[in-house]
Amino acid sequence: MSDVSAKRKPTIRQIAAQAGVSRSTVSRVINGGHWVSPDARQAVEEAILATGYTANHHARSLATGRAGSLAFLLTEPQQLLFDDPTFALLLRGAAEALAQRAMTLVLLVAGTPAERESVAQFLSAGHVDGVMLISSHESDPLLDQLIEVGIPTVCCGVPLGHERELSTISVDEVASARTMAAHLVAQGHRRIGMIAGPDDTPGGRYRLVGFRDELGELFDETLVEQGDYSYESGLAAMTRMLEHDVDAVFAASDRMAAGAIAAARRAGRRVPEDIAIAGFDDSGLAATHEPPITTMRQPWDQISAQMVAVLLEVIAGASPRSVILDTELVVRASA
Amino acid sequence: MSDVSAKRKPTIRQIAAQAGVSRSTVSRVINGGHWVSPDARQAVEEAILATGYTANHHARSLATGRAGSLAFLLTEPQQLLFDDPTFALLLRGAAEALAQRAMTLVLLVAGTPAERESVAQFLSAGHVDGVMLISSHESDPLLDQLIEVGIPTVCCGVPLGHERELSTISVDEVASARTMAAHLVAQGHRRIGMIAGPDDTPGGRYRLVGFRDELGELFDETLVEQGDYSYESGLAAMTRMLEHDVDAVFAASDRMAAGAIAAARRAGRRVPEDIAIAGFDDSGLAATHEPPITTMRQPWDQISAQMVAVLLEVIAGASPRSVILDTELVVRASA
DNA sequence: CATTCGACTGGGACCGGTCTCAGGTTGTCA
DNA sequence: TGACAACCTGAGACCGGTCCCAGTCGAATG
Repeated sequence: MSDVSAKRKPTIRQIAAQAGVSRSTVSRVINGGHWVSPDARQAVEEAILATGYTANHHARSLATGRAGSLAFLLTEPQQLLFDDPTFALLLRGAAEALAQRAMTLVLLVAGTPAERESVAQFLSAGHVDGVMLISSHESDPLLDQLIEVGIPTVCCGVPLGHERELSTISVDEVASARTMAAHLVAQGHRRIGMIAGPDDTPGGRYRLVGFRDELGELFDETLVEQGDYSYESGLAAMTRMLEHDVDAVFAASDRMAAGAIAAARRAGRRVPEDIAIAGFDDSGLAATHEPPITTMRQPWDQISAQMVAVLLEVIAGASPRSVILDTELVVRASA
Repeated sequence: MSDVSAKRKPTIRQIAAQAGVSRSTVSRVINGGHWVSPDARQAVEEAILATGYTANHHARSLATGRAGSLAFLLTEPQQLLFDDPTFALLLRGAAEALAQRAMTLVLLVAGTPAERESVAQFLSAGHVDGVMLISSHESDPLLDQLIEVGIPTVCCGVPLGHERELSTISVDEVASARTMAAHLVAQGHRRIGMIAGPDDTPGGRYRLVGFRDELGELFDETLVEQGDYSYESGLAAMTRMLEHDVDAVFAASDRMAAGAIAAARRAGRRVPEDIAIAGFDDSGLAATHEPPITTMRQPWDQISAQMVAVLLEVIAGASPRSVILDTELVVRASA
């Protein structure tokens, strides 16, 4: 009489009844099947197959205290990541890595102060098991909040000021910048400028360090401009740089390199004939830009995979740790 | 004795105790505060403020049956959306719209068959309240699954073959294509080709329809190539198209337009002097490309906002409905 | 004065899992 | 033969909320 409307999703009790065992046994089967007799296990598995049973995530989370999800937290102000192609690569990689582990990815955006506040509250409420933090700035209060809340966190790029407290997946910024600088020198350039990123980001600070180290005596302080990784800032920086004598420029992001190329063109310079311009990231933009941009490739797939792996370790109780990955020089037409 | 370790998050019972009321009353205050005396409400609010209490989402979901989250479902095969800048815009807009409603966004990727299977299971398990489906192909089995499961869904772009069953947020593809075609004609072009998208996507099919309608006698079947919205396909299509006499090309995506520009350049043609090339989407790429790409702007912010709004309506019980938004011609240098 | 109504409150069942624990078999070893 | 371990099982408490319902109280109504 009441079974007629077999609409509702089956619960663990129904599976238990159908398999002729207790809820506990069904639960054991679901979670690895240890200490379950072959007979019982088979009965349960058949019942699950027959009904298409799926455990209710919310109930499970309530009971275990584990959320079964990780947050992908973006902190850049609106327009910057808005059209940053790199974060999409990270996002996708992370989503796939999580799906393989039957976990879900929750996207969190903490741009405005109001958003940051509600995100902090959300995280401290324990709605997710851990956080993948994308692109942080030094002295970002969110970093302190994350540490205070004590939620497992892994950063993409060294979190300046909190290097020891949080896990990090990053590339060797200094070495990468040296590689690119060496490439430009090897191409015969001598007046080499750099469009650095913000000094409060690891990519802004350490790529400049590597660049300076490698250039040595060739380094010229007047040929350093700063941008914010965006196309517009690259364009503006390059416009200023062109007032000096310069024959090659290393931009700390592909987008800034694209902006720099545009600025050079507007000034009547040809790229790379009159001036070589290189980028950083190897975001999709680099290969398809006109001309294709010489850049340092960041291993996005490895970064996202490692972020998930390390974060899960930390959630499981491990201490924070850092992973440094290799970059690769990709020579295209622009430099 | 046991209160010493005041580490754990406060529960609704503790708030109730602290405020001197029952759990029920606290629950009422949290959910709108109807039928609660001013005194009780104030006591509860003070207790919440003092403890920093936040409701446990999982417990709430378990009790209410509502998940409090929406899925953002990507279905394109790997490399296509991989570097598609447009989906990032949608994603961000959706995330913000949801955050304002205290809901969360879960990112789901259904590229491989295995992923599609687990995604379908995930959705039918009711782990989210609704689905925002991005870029679907006709006869995609996922569409049937969504409909069968009966989960509230809103599509970005008309879901070919299921126009009536699912809610849709889209732009007027035909009118948009006509606008662009008219622009090219007005520029004096007569031999106008089109690089269309896949015929099983609304943008592939209807942009071609509008293009053909507008051109009328100028339309030449031999000047139509098909791509898959990617840079590479645009490049290949343009390479073929250059075998014919053509003085303008309308590509159904900015990425294909970029590819087409590259192909034209390789063939020694100048853009736009020798051949005009226009795109579609106004993804970030269009403005910063060299030359900047003339394109039809899709109102990404409106699209994402409407997706969330309509989806919530449907979840609340409304019938599926469709919203058609306006596009805007953005004239830049390429055409 | 009895009745009814509306505002307000708390008790307890319930959502669907997990997990601890006590207990029952069976087999092995002293 | 008894002790003990290893394997297997189910009962019931518990996670932290929501919500139905019964019940109280004061004011308005008849």
